[in-house]
Amino acid sequence: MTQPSRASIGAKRNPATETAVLAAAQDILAEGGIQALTMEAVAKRARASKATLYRWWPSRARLLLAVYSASKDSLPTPDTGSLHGDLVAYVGAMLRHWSEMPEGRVLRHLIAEAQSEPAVMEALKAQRAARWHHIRQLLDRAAARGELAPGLDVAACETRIAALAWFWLLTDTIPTPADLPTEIDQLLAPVLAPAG
Amino acid sequence: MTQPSRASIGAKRNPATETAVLAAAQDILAEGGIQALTMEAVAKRARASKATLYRWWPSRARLLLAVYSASKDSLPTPDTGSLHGDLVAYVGAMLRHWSEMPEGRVLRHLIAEAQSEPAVMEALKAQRAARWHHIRQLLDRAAARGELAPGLDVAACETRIAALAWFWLLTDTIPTPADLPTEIDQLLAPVLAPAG
Amino acid sequence: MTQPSRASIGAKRNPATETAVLAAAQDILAEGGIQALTMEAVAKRARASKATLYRWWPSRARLLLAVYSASKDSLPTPDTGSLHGDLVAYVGAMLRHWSEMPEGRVLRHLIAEAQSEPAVMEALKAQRAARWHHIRQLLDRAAARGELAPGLDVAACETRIAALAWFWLLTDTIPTPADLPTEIDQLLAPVLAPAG
Amino acid sequence: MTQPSRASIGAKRNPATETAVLAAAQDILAEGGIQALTMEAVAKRARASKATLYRWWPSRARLLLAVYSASKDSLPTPDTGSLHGDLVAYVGAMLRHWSEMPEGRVLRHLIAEAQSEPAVMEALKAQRAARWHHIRQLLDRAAARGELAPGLDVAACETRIAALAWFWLLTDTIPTPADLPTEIDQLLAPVLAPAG
DNA sequence: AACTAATCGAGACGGTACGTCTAGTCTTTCG
DNA sequence: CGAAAGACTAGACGTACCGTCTCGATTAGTT
Repeated sequence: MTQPSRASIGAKRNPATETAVLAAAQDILAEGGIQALTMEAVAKRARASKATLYRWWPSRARLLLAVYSASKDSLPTPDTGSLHGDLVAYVGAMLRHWSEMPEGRVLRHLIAEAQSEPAVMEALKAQRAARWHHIRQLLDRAAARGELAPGLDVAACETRIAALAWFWLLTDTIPTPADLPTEIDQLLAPVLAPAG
Repeated sequence: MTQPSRASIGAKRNPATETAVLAAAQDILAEGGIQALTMEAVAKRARASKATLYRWWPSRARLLLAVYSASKDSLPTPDTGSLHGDLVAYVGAMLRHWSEMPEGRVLRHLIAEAQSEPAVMEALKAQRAARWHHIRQLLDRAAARGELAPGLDVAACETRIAALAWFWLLTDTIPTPADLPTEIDQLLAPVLAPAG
Repeated sequence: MTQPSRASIGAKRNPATETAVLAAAQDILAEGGIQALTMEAVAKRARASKATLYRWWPSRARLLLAVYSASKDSLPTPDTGSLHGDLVAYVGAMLRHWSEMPEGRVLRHLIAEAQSEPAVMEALKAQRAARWHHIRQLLDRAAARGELAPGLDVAACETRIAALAWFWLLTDTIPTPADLPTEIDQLLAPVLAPAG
Repeated sequence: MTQPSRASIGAKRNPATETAVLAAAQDILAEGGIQALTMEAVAKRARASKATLYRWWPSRARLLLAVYSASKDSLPTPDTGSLHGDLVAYVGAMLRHWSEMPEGRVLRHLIAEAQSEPAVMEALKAQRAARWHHIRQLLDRAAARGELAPGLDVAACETRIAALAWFWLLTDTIPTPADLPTEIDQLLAPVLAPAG
C-alpha cells in the first residue's frame, strides 16, 4: 500500500485520527506559527477531512486548546529549602517552556479566543487549575516551614504569581533566567512599611 | 445635497474622515462587538472608502488600537490619604471602565493581535506607559507619606498591580466593587513572615 | 421497544427495507422537492444505513429511477372511435400525471442524470418502451379503422408524439386540458400541401 | 512580470475577467466534461477568485448558460429550393454541432438545471427563441413557395421540429447524417389519410 | 448445535465542492 | 491630488453530501 490510509474503524472514533490531527497541528505550529494553523492546513497535513476535524473540534479555538492541553508539562517542583528558591526553579521552568516552545504563542491566542468562546474560557480555567496546582504545593511547603506571614491568603498569593507570569508572557517581557531571582525577590517583598 | 459627502479637501488629510471613521468603529463595536468590526463595515458606515481606511490605518489591528487609544480615560486619582484607598479608587474606576465599555474586549483582542503585529505590541506598550503612569503617582504620594517599605522597587510594584488587573480582565474574574478592597488588601499584604 | 428496528432477517434481502426506503424517498420528494432527495436524507428518514442504500441503489439516479418506476401508471386507453380522441384522452391523462404529481420533476431530472449514467439512460429507455407502448396501441387501432395515411412509419409517428410531450414537460409549457385538442390537431395536421 | 495578475480596473467590471472565466470554463468542459466544471475549478483555472465568480454568475447553472450562450452558432440557412432540403441542411448542421462539441452536453444539463432555477429556464427560453428563429425563416420561405398546407400553424410546426431535435439529443438517438433525410421525411409526412 | 454467509443499522472516515466572508490592493472617476 | 466607489485576488471559513468502510447484531440455511 502506497498510502497509509487511515479509514474508518466502524461507527466509533478512530484514535489514530486524533493522534494524527494533533501531531499535524503541532508541526504546523512549530513551522509556521499560530497564523499558519488553519483548519484547512491541519486537515490537509493530517490527511484528515475537514468534516472529521469539525466533528471533534468544532472550532479553531477548540483545536488550539486541544493542542495546548496535549503538550505535556513535566515541570519540576524541586524542594530547594526556601520559597524563593522553589519559585525560581518552578516559574523559571515554566517561562522557559513558554519562551522556547510554541506553547507560549498558543496560550496567548487562547486567551484572546476565550472571549468569543465561553467553552474555551471554561476549558482554559480548568487547565489553569490543574497546572497552577504546583504553585500551591510550593506555598504549602513554605507554610510548613513557617516561612509565610501569618494570615496570608494562599489563593490570593497564588493568583499574584500567576498574574505576573501571564503579564510577562503577554507583554513580551519574560525575564531572563539571570534576572528571575531578582524579580521573585520583588514579588515576595512587602509593599508597605511595617506598621508602628 | 441629501448626503453630506465628505470629499477631498485637497492634497492633505481630511480630519473629518478620521473622526468619522473612529466614530463609526466605536458604534459598530458597541452594537455588534469585536467580530462585527470589519474594515468593510467601518468603511461603509463611515462613508469612507477602504483605500482611505488602509491609507491611515494599515491593518485591522492598527484601527483597533486607534479606537482603543481614542477612548478617553478620565480616570480619577483622588488623594484619599492612604495607598490602599487610592488604589481602590483608581483600580476600581479602571475595572468598571473595562467591564462596562467595549474597551475591555478591545484590549483583550489587542493583546492577542499584538503577537502577530510587532507594531501593535509597541503601540500597546506606549499606551500602557501613558495610562499606568497614574499608578506611579499614587505610589509616589505614598512614598512621600512614608507608607512604603524601605528599598521597595516602585516599578516592580507597579507591574504587580498592573499584572493583577490584566489577569482579572483576561480570566473574566474582575472583582466586584464590594470585593475590591479585600483584593487590594491581599495585594499589599506581605508574603513572607518578617525575618527574625 | 420504542423503535421498531428493522434489522437483518438473515442472509437475504429484507423486503421491508426496500419499502421503507422508497416510501421515505417519496415523502422527501413530496416535501422538499428533488434537491432535498439526497442519499443521506433518505437513509436517515428510512432508518436505513447508507451502506444498505448503496447496495441496492448504487446511485442517486438509480434511486430516483426506482421511485419513478414505483409510481403506478394506470393511464387509460379508452377507445373513443378516433385517433384524435384517443390521443387527447391518453396524452391528457399523462400530462395531468406529470403536472400534478412529483413524477414530472423526477422524470426531468432522470433525463438529465441519464447523461452521466448510461445505466439510467438504458433503464429510462426501457421504461419509455413499456410506457409508450400504449401509444402504439392507439395507432394500431387507428390503422385498423383505416384512419392512417398509407405508408406511414408508425414508429416515427410514435416518436413524434413522445417528443412533443417531453418538450412540453421540459420547457414548462404543458398545455391545459382545454388547449390540448387543438395541440393534437396541430400535431396530426399535415405540413406540406398535397402534391399535385 | 512573472504573474500576469489581472487586478481591478477601478469601480467597474473588468472585461478581461469575464473573458478569462469563460475561456477557462470552456477549456475545462472540453477536457473533463460537464462534471469537471465546478465553480472552484473555474476560479482556479481563470486565476479568478470565487467571490468574483459568484458576483457575476450566481450559480453554476448561470455560468453554464453563459458558456452555452457564448458559443457562437454560425449555422447556415441555405436555400435549397425545398423545405425538406432546407431542414436537412439546417437541422443536420445543428445536430452535428450538438454531437461534436461540448455544447450538446451543456444543453442537456441546462435543461435539467432550468427546473430548479427559474432564471435559467427563462434564459434558456430566450436563447431558444433566438436560435430557433432560423426554422421560422425556412418555413416562411416554404410558405412563399406554396409548399405548405393551407391553414398550417407555423408556430406549432416549429415546435414539432424543435421537440424532435431535443428528443434525439436527450435520448442519445441523434440520427446520422445519412439517416436524417428519411427522418425529415417522416417528420413532414401526414399522419392521417386524406379525408374523403 | 455449531458454523457460515449474507443482511442490516450505525456512523466515522477521506474527499470535494459549496457559497460566504474578510483582508488588503488597485484603478477609475469625481470634486 | 485626495477621496469615494467598488472590482479584484487570495484563501479560510463552516456546511453538506458523497461513496467507502468497519463494527457488531441478527438470522436463514448448512453441516
